[in-house]
Amino acid sequence: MANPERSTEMLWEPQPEPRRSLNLERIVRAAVELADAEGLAALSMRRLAERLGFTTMALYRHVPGKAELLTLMRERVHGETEADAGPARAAGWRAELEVWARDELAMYRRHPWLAESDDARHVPGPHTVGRFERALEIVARTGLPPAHVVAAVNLVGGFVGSTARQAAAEARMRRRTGVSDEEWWQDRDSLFAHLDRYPTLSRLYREGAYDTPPDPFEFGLQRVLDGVEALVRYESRDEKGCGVCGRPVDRGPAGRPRDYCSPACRQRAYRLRRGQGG
Amino acid sequence: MANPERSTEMLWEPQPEPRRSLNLERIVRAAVELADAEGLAALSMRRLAERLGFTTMALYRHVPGKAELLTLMRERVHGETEADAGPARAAGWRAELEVWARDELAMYRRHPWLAESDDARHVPGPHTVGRFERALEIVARTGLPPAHVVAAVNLVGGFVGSTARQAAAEARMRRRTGVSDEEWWQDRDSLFAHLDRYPTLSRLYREGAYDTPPDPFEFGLQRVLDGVEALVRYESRDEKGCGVCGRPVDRGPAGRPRDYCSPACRQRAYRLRRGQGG
DNA sequence: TCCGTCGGTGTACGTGGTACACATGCGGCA
DNA sequence: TGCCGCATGTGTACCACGTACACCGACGGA
Repeated sequence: MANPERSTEMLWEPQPEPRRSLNLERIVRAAVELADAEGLAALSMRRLAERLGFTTMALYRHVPGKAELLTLMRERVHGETEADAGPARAAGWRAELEVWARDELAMYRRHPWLAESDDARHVPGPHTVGRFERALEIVARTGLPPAHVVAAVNLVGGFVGSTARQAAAEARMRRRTGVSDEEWWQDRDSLFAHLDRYPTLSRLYREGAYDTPPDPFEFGLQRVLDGVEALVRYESRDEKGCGVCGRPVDRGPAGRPRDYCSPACRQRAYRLRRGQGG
Repeated sequence: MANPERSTEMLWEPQPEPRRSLNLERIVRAAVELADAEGLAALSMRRLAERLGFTTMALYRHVPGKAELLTLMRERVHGETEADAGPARAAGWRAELEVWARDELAMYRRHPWLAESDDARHVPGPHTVGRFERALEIVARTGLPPAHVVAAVNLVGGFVGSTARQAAAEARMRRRTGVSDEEWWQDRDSLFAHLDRYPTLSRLYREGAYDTPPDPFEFGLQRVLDGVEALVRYESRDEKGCGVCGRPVDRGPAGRPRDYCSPACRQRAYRLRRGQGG
């Protein structure tokens, strides 16, 4: 259905448009507004045309089809804040990747339809690739092998997208029914009446597992980053430097591997521990 | 749209059906078959009725609507293999959770439409809750606080679902277009021609990042489990026992925390290290 | 005998994306 | 000035979807 060659062309070799009444720019902007306001399901070619004051088929003079329109919408919103985040480069890869992930989530929050639409095989535009590049850059500094850098970025990106998808579904349902997820589940007594036969679930519930649930994004992000960090440590296990100055340490012929490169560093680490220990 | 009360009733208090020509059982089974074979998009009430040899509206005598039909389909396939996996309980929570996750993925692979359909607010049936209970049981043994047990299970479950969703999208596209993801991307030269301006991406590509990419499920699962494991370790950091025998160790007044509870254990650890070391 | 209910049918409505034929107006050229 | 061709906008039409609604035959109990 979607035409990838046409998409690539429109994303990477945009034609300067004559200033006509109806043009690509206006269509894409209006489409984003409509999808932002009422969700992806409400974005139909008819409704969009109506909002712009044209007939449905007029849109097809500027856009090959709905699939390509969505591609352009995605690229548009990916470009929104790319310039603002001056990266706190000194903070280390983990903090930076955390910022990146939060930034992605913010984008999904501004445009919940993004999460509903990302099936696959979408031609990325300059801004979309730019965001990917930024994440690669950050993770590449861990020293992980190239394939793992890409896999790690995809993992984190996928996690954000998946979380956003669930959040978007919640919001969509709330708008359509006027009922929040929490309220909806609270109304399910006829279901809960059957759950006594599950001992662990019942016990955890009684112990308050559902009283103050952690934010799924924050919880999951920390776990995923911990997982990546563990990989980084594992991959660089043979080149671990001094625990204080980071310089390589001599490996003794046997026995416990040394943590520090010199007695001076060892002493410094001791003083640090004692200082904060108390 | 979906009627949760009706769903709950049909899932948990199923009425014994008279053996008529058309009944719920036959409808649900045929629906699962159709969706398995041709994807969720191909599952329409018309097509389903046609396949069963009845008119479209005949289905509505047995099912309130399509949403409820999907709920019944989900529950049906969640029950498929629940009995088979005798849990290797001795292996520890991580190995068991890994088995659980793989089992979930296998279900998604048998029924790719599952991943396409799971928006939210779905009333779970006995088998669906059963699977959840199993995971909770496993993770509860880590000793994590209740809210974290639930969050961890949701994280892993969400990861599996998200991976399955992408895999399902790939399969759907391949069926519809006859082109695999890999082939499709290989045809995107007109896109790649623009990617030189992204230094990290280019470098990683040159270094073979895309030559033998790790399986996203396997890679991600290990990272996520590492993350959960890190949390488990962190939560139980104050009750860490002797590195050899597991008994609690005295904490000295200052200095480096001790790893062993006694000189005997320390010596044993040393011998173990030397034995496998040099 | 009659009547209510259950199961199945047929038609119809409103929604969607978009193919196709047509109208309109403008720029370039003879 | 008159004409052509193209870009742009229009209108109608098709097919597929979920499902509301009116109808109809058959069967079981009073």
